[in-house]
Amino acid sequence: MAKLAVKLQDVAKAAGVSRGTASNVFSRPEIVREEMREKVLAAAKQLGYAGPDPRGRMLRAGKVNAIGVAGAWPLSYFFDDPFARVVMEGIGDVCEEFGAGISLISALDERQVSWSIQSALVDGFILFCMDHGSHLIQMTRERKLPFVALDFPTAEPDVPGLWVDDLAGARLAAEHLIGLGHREFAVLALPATESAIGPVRAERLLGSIYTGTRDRMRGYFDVLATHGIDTDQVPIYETDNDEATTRAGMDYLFSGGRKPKAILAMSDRTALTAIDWLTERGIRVPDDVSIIGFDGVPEGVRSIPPLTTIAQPMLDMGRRAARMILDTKQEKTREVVKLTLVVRGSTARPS
Amino acid sequence: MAKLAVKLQDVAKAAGVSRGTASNVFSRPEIVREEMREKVLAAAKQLGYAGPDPRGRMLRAGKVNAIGVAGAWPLSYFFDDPFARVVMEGIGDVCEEFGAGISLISALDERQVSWSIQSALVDGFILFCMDHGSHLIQMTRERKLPFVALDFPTAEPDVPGLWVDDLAGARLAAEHLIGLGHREFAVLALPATESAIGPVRAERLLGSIYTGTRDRMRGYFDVLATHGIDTDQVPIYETDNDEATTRAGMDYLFSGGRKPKAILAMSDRTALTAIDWLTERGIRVPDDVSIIGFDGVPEGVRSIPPLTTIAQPMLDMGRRAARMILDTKQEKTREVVKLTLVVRGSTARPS
DNA sequence: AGGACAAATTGAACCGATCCAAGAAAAATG
DNA sequence: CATTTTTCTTGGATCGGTTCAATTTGTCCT
Repeated sequence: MAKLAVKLQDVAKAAGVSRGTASNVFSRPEIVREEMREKVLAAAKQLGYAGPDPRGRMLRAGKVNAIGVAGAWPLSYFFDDPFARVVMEGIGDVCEEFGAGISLISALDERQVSWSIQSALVDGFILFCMDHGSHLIQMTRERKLPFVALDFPTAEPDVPGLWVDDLAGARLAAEHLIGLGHREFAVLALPATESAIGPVRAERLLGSIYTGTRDRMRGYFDVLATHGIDTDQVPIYETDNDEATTRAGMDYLFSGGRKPKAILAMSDRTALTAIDWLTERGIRVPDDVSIIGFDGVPEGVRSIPPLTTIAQPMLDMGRRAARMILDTKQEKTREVVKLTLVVRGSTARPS
Repeated sequence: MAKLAVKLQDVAKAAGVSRGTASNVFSRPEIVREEMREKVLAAAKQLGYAGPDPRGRMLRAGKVNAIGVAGAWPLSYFFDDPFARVVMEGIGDVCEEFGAGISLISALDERQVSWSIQSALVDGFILFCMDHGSHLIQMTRERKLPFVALDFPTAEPDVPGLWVDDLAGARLAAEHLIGLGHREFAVLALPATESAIGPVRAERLLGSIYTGTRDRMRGYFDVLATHGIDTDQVPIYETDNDEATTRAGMDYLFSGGRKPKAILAMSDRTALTAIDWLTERGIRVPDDVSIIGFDGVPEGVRSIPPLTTIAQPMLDMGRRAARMILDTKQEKTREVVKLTLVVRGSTARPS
């Protein structure tokens, strides 16, 4: 069961040839005479040689043929989070095309991050930042391998990356509802700081450390204000983007005397939970209340009703990021990707 | 932008120390005198040394600290398929615990497989076989690294692996429906060969090359026959485990004069599609028709109605497989894992 | 047979580090 | 001050291959 330590050297000796020839037998068989080749192959078989060890080959070649994907979350998130999953699919497509592998890296705590990043056997990194990532970026830069940041709209201008235009996206969402004739809004927000605190005022979100939260908030209220809505009267509930806090948020938003007829949710996850909450209480979506999400998660297609949302081109983002790393000809740049309004069944004119 | 070729050697020279000392500065800083250490660190910084290259370290150490997960499907499947995803979460948990990375390997076509398997930089493999995998196993064995096969109930006794008891699981499903009083069955089957062909007789499935298909079929009919049901009269439709063929199957099953009141679906995926199909036609589940799935996919919890199913302990399987590879103390064995009946809302007494 | 040219083989250098026995320097002891 | 310890440092060996210039072998032609 223990791994046999048969190496190329041994095979060569057994076959009575030089190491160089033995190497050629495996990596460029066409240049060695058939007779020799067979002798070496026979020796290899007899010794139980498993073929050239990729470690040695790789050290020489300098290429690993794999790309590392790091995110500041547990590994399981890659398979669990709808956003991450679709991006990963895109990355997978391109890796396949280039014959490269994917290494998943968890960058949860700082200590571990720096170690994982420093010791990952990859040719480049895709960083899933989601805002918290400046430390991640710092570490990665020190590794001196190509990398691309995803969704990290950092101020540093020399970080190659891809991110979405949250501001424009949020505007799209608000304009859609306004266009339908809505006037009574509520916002289900993402956290402004480490963890959410419940009912809040817009100012808190506008000053958020997370650009996503900040820009989406701004986009919403810009549009509402432009259309003469008193944004001070629009209730906002800050969620942790999970089911529990979203439900608490819905309890809050619908507890007052004036109930909203249009909900701007900063994520599909909260939007979908909100739909569940409403449906359970017999409030019809979109007849009684319209909801628009944000992200364009696949679940939104199959929900009842299907979710109207602002879609991020996740698959495409994954593909582009992977290309930036694998396609060496391609330049690594900072690109802003456009969000699109996807109208499905969760929004309608107010009754 | 090009990677600087600064190596330990250069740093050592610049700092005026030996390579050995320079190495120690990075990997065992405590054994080198502070003065030296600073000198080396300064030189490293000045030269822009990115720290010890993991490739060199790894070659020496002989360990890569990563585990390869290979499946006979596109990489995107890892993030798309509900079953694979949950197993991956389990694998991820354990990898995190051991500080190991995950490398995803696509083993789609033969040529590519052998290359990927042979050149993957990993300490061991988890093979997602799903029946097609004997070639995959062969290749992996040649690599002489530890590996575990998942769901590959191969006859070869010396392949360490984990697989489910499909036969017992299928019995559980059939017994559940019989227990509720059902007598009018239909089966939504998985493919018996490369691709499904529509309405079939049990014999075809019982002779399937896929043990999953075969054993599930056998489990169902064993129980039905035991309870005096004429299995020849039970319609069976072979699907490709996707939406299109499942819908075609439903069309078929409900086109005849005698409509089934209980559906045995060999996968949750088909079961969920079947529920959609029925609901769209105003046929109530479970009031008019009961459905039981197979797999225990997460989506089943949130479907309407929630899906009664035979659950595979996917998370646990992933965890155990990963442990077999990473925990060197642990023996690699062949283990059969138990399936459990999870009763949710898609089954009820016949009306 | 001799010479020219092509094809196959060799052996050393290299990829980038870690490890370890042995030697050197510093500190402690008599 | 000489001697013994203790603490660092050194250089060579090693991990497992690939590559390439130089050399050997083989083929072909006259």
